Parts: sequence; C-alpha cells; structure tokens
Amino acid sequence: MSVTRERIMELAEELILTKGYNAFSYQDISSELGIKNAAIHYYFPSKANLGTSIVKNNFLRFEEMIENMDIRKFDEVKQLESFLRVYVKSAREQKICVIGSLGPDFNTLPEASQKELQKMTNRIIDWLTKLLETGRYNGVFAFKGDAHNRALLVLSTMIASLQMARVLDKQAFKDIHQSLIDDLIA
Amino acid sequence: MSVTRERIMELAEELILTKGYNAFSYQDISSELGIKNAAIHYYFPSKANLGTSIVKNNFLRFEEMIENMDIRKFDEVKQLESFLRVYVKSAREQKICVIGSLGPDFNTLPEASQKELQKMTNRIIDWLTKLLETGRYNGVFAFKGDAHNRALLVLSTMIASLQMARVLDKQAFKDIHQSLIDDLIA
DNA sequence: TTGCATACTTACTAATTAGTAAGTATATTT
DNA sequence: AAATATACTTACTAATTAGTAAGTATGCAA
Repeated sequence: MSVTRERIMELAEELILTKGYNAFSYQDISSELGIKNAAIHYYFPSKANLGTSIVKNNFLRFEEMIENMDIRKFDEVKQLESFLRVYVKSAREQKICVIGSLGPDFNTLPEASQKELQKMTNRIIDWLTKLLETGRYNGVFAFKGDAHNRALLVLSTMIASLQMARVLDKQAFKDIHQSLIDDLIA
Repeated sequence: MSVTRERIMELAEELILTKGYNAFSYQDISSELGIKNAAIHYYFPSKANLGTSIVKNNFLRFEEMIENMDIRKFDEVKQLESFLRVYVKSAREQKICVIGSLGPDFNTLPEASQKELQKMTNRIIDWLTKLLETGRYNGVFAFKGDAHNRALLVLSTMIASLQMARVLDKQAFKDIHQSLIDDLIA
C-alpha cells in the first residue's frame, strides 16, 4: 500500500471526526500533506469514494478488534471495556466517532457511504447485543429489558457523550461514561 | 415580525436538522421560498447570524416550555414526558435535534453560535438535573448516582437516539426511548 | 407632495469547491 | 534499450458559495 494513500486516509478520517464530512475539503488534505489536490483524486477519484473508504476502514478495524478479543477469550466485562476504550481514546483526542459524525450528515452522504455506515452500525449493535446477553446470563452484567434495546442504548450513549464533550467539556464524557458502566455492571 | 423572516428561520432550522449546518446554503432557502438570495441577507446579514438566531430561537422555545410547565404545576414524570415529547416529535419528522446537529459541527461554527449552543445545553442540563433530583426525592424516579450525571445521560440518549434512527430506522428511536424510561421510572 | 423607512430585487464579486485532462519524472519489466 | 506502469504535478473548468452595493416598489408620515 502507498504511504501517501495511507496519510490521506488518516488525515481525512481525522478531518471527518473534527470538522465533519461536509466541512472538510481536498484542499485541507493537500495543503497539510504538501501534495496537490489532484494527487488525492489519483487515489480517491471522488469525495464519495474517499468517504466510503474511511467508513469501510473503520468497519474493518472494528472487525479486527472483536476478532482479537475472541481469540484471547476475554470475559464480557473485559470485552466491553475494550470496546469502550475506543471512545475514551477519542474523547482524549477531542474527536467524536464515525457514526456520531456521519450520522447527522446521513442525508447528504453518497449512497455507498450510507450503506456502509448502516452495515457497520448494525454489526456493532449485533456484537453488543450478544455480548450483553451472554454477560447477563453469566451474571457479570445486570440490566432490565431486551439485550438488543440495551445495546442500542449503550452505543447511543457513547456516540452522544463524545458530542456532549465537544459542546461542554471533557468532564461530560467521563460523567456519562461512568454512569453507563455503573448501570451495567452487576 | 416579518412573515418572510419567520419563514426563513423555520426553513433554515429544518435544513439544519435534516442536512446540517455546513450542507445547507442560502440558495436552498431562497429557491424554496421563491425569494432572492439577497433577501435572506437583508434579514440575516451572515450565515453566522442566521445560525445563531436559530439556536437562540430554540433556546427560547425551551425556556417557554419549562415556564409553562412550572405554571401548570405538572409533576416530575409529566414534566419529563413533556420534555421527551419534543424528541418523539422530531423522530416522527425524521429530524434530529439542534444539539445533535450542531454538536458534531461545533468546531466549524461561528463563535456566537458556539456560545449560544453551550448556554442552551447547560440550561437543559441544569433543568433536567433539578427535575431528576426532585423526582427521586419524591419517589417517582429511581436511579443510581449523581443527578447531574444522570441528566447528562438522559440528554445524550435522546440526542443519539434521533441520530441512530436516521442511520438505522425509526424503531431504533422507540427502543432507546423506551429503555431510557424503563430505567428511570420508579 | 415630499421624504423616508421597509422590503425587497438586480447584478455582481471573490473565494472555494470537486473534478478532469494532459503532461512528467521515476522505477520496473520485457 | 524500449516499453510500461506508478505516482504524481500542472493547469484548468464549471458550479456553488457567502456576501455586497446599488437600485426599486410600496406604504406611511410630516
């Protein structure tokens, strides 16, 4: 893989997570990387293509994360903690998450990006649902109601807590994050 | 107040809640209302001004809502339900909320809009905190931990549930909304 | 009836946007 | 050595953006 291509993707993702899809431009990337606009088009013919690539890449990283956790046979609490750590890292870096950034812009996204974002979100919800269900069965989680609804609640909470931290302050993320864990751990 | 001014504000708010701040343009408004671009500039000299006006207007509507509830002496559950009804209505209309739309775009907003959004968010959190605290004291709410943290959690949940409904489907909002209430009502 | 404020339109600008076509340097393969 | 593929740059376009300055129609007040 080309190093330039990777630097473009890395920066584009950062721009999406800090400025949003509709606020970042090819110029933002080219000026920062010291390359020309057309160089980005060489690797990513359209902004739609670049955006979709970033969602796909994010999806891939999630799949890799849960694969590694399966192998090491982490218990449910550890798996949840690993999942939540991704958001803790984002909060530290003043970023929000991909779903929280592209979700509000959903109606303006190219169809391929929309589809990929939906696929990833469903995949995360499915994984979380199973994790919560199993964890409750094993007595490490305690919560009322359907595990699927709880999974939606957990993901929603993490998405919004990063956004709240942006509007208010970092403490907001920590507070929400702690409340979530308090509610869930048996 | 001018009727044109009001129609601009109404449409601009809708555009922010459906397309986002950085994706909507003065053209979107002028073409829809059958007026010229410059007519919008007559009422709102800059996009910064228009954006800030919309946040202020939203803030005002929240203040009016909680004022009306105080007068009628609604109990805490009714007050929470009234508050949540705003989000239920948004979900029906395929909209997200102002904080959920402008929050992710925060870094790209003009300073006046940022300040106003912060003020409004803090005001909502303060109101929710007191409501939850009083409601728990009166035995109608049941939750663990600090009321302020719980207020952050409630607001976060509503913000993100609208976004999740956009990415997934309306059922996602209903599920999250129900989980939230189940958790809170004693 | 003159003057002034309100509510716009006309006509424009400068900047930025994504995107393209054609050229070029370098490395690799044949 | 020649041909080809890779990784770009140069130079451009058409569309869209927020914003402005000057003009105009209408109503109302002095």
